[in-house]
Amino acid sequence: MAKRSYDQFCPVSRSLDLLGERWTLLIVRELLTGPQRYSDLKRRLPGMWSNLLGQRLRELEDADLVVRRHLPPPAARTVYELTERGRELEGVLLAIARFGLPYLDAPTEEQPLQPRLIPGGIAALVRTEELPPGALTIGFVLDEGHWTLRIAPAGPAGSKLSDVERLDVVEGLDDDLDLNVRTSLPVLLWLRRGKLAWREAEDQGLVELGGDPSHHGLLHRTFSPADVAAAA
Amino acid sequence: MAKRSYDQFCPVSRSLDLLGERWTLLIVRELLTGPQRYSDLKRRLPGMWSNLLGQRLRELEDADLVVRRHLPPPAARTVYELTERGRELEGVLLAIARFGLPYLDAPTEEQPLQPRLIPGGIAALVRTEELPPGALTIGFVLDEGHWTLRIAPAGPAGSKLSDVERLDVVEGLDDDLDLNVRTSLPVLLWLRRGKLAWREAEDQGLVELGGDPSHHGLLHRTFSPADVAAAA
DNA sequence: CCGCATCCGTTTCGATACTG
DNA sequence: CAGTATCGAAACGGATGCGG
Repeated sequence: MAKRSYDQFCPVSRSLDLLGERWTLLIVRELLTGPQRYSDLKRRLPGMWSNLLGQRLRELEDADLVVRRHLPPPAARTVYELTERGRELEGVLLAIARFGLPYLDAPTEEQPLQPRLIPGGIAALVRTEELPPGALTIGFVLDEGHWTLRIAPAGPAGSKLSDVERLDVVEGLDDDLDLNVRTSLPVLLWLRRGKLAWREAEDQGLVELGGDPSHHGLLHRTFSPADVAAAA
Repeated sequence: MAKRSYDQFCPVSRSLDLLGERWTLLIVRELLTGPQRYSDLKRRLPGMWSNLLGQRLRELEDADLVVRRHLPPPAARTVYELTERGRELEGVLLAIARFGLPYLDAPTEEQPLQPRLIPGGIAALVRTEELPPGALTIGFVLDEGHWTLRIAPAGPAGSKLSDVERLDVVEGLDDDLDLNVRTSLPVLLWLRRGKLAWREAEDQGLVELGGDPSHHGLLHRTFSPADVAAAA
């Protein structure tokens, strides 16, 4: 019994043959934060049932996107991690996350904000078109925790880094921050979506900026819709 | 009966709630080339049955990604086209297409090369990291037809264009080409994947380059794997 | 002919239970 | 902890039908 396929000579069809089944890309999302055990994945994907998780993991293994690794005793456990090919999916997830941002409003009781998903969310929020070519680190002091956005230099002329390669979000605050922002993730989301103006947010104390004031404009543009940034 | 949802506060989950069902992204792929009639879509998505197509189109309409437009008589027909929000999916499709390229080998009888999918394929093949900031037009004289890749200038410092915005592939050959390439799409695919070296391909007459010879190195790097390009 | 809607067998998914 | 087995429900594949 062959797996069903779109059966077209097209890179999109082929990708979707591998990734298009339900839950598959969410497993990849989880594994992008590092190797995970079966039970970790199960816990982090509520609504996904054990039998499906097992099946999907096997499919991802068959596609050489995930490997099952047995850790040596005494830590005797099995973990799943992305292969090099699997890590190439980061660009796909980033694009999907960017598209999905406008559909997010505020977390609720049923859909709480999950701290482990915040790094990916922050990376998706960045309008990289506005970034200068140099390196930059921005600290986020959110109600939900502390993260640092590390922006790598764009690269030597003639070979630039992609967005995925430039953006890295890690937990905690680096020592040598160029900028820091105190706010909450929903506020950041509203600013990025243009539902809230930076000026207003700062006046109301919803955001507080630190670091080199000459960079504040950059931050405003980076976390605003394109049209708002262009008008300002 | 509510649609099933991953029910998480996450931009990826939310996107997949809208786009994750079977066939949905392939419909978007088709609509990215312009408005289509119901029967056009049906013909271009073999294996997708009428009932599902109708259902998906309604879902896409509900999500405000597609609009149904009635053309005035005498051309009385209904066409489906992407909304502005829907066109934002181009970045998602580009990322997915890039990921899928390594899984493509050569067209077969059952999976023939579809000319209308070539523009998207060419755009996905470009390693944009290698592109210079200026404008560039490259003509492709393929066995399968003629296309022009128009690369827009990267944009004024401080507000760069994204890959999606820079790359445009149109049918036919522009008059003022900076470069032109005569080859076939499978050869281009092999070059990009590193299964074939440019040097070898040129020696064997599989590729023929025209235009400013000083740009040929750029073309070699742009359509090669990153490691091969770096070594050269 | 175009734009769907209806019907039905098959596959996949959701949910619970069970095993090494 | 790391999965597999089972079974009803939902989604999908495939074909046909019908009004404009």
